[in-house]
Amino acid sequence: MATSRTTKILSVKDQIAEQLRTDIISGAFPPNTKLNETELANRFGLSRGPIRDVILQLTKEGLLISKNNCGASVNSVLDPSMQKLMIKLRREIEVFAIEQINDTLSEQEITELEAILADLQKALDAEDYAEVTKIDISFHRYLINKAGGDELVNIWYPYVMRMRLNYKRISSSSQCVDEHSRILDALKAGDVKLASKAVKANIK
Amino acid sequence: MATSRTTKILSVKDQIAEQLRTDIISGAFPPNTKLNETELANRFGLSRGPIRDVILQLTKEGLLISKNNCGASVNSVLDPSMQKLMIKLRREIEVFAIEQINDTLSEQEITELEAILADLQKALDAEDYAEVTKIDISFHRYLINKAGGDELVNIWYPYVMRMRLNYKRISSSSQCVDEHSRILDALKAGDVKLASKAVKANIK
DNA sequence: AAATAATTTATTGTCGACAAAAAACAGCGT
DNA sequence: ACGCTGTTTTTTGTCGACAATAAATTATTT
Repeated sequence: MATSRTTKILSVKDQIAEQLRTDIISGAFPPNTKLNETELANRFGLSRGPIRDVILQLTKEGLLISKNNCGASVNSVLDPSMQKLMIKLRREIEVFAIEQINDTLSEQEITELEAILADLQKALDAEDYAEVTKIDISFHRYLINKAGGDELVNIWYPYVMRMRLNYKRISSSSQCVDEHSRILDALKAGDVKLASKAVKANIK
Repeated sequence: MATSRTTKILSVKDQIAEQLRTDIISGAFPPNTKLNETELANRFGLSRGPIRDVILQLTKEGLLISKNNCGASVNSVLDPSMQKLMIKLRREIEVFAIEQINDTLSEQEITELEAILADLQKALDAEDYAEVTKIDISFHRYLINKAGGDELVNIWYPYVMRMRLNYKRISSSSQCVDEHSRILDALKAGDVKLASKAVKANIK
């Protein structure tokens, strides 16, 4: 049969988390916005239980900040020194991933990565920048996951979220796809050094 | 009035999390142990709600691993390459903290850090190694928190937990306190270079 | 008897209601 | 008018019950 695209099944909580992340990163929920559990429960048509779970999760990811008995609100930007640290750490994780992957990418995997980049180009053409951000992240996540599984994704993700929260810059169209292409090309060529350089150039 | 020791108020969930972390790190819950929500709820005398929150939290910290509809179990050790990465990243965070702190420690803060080291010595003398681990961590956390607040503690903590999970070595009595004393002494002297070196030597 | 299918049991996910805490408000005195 | 105090309202934390899913057991067929 024809190779069908992997459709990922997401739990209810994951879908809500995804939606809230988008709201926050897109700026629909600016920093210091207080999240009301009941309100969110109504919005998604379920009870407060799952909502609370998601809030806890996003808090651990650094997008929200919550105090006991006082609810959660959208976190604000980091001061420059912390920002620098986060970039440095994220770069190290991604370079580590590149080194782990080295020459282990299968044809199948390369095809999937290329499909992601094609989607990225489409989103850029449509000027759907929230979608661009999501796809951008999914490209990196694919590599991180390949290298270190959920374990590595879990420690990597908070850095990405915090960086996105800090400056929601919209990378210029051509540059964005190019940067990722360079990473993939270097990986295909088995050039770890070049791939690492390309990754570092993309994380900023 | 006399300077009274800061007694920290912990939420119910934080106390349970603390207890479970101890259970896991001490080896009472070996890797792959499945955690039963109802069982835990009974043990702590409360309902499943708060327990679920704690499980989610420890999952984000990397101590537990949970699958949808299948519950959570204690995570297993990392492969060596990931282990090396984690050590490297944790060192960078702690060196960053040292650099941030530089000469900003107040008399009060130095006193508190010395009190922590005194407690550490006491726990070592009592051969209460679970307590030793906790105090060891609290020393580091104090510095991390001073440098970057909860924000930094949140990204730092998972590394500590994972490292503790990997090798539950019991540092030899004298060495443990000495290593931390060296860090504190260097900080008191305002010698960032030396303090960084001491921190790196302690993280392994 | 072994393997598969159906049934039962156990465990997690979700919900609505209540308790406790915080925030908002009103009343009082200075 | 301002600040404090007590009350009301809102919001979060907790609970027990039910629904849905996974695991275990029993029954059935080959």
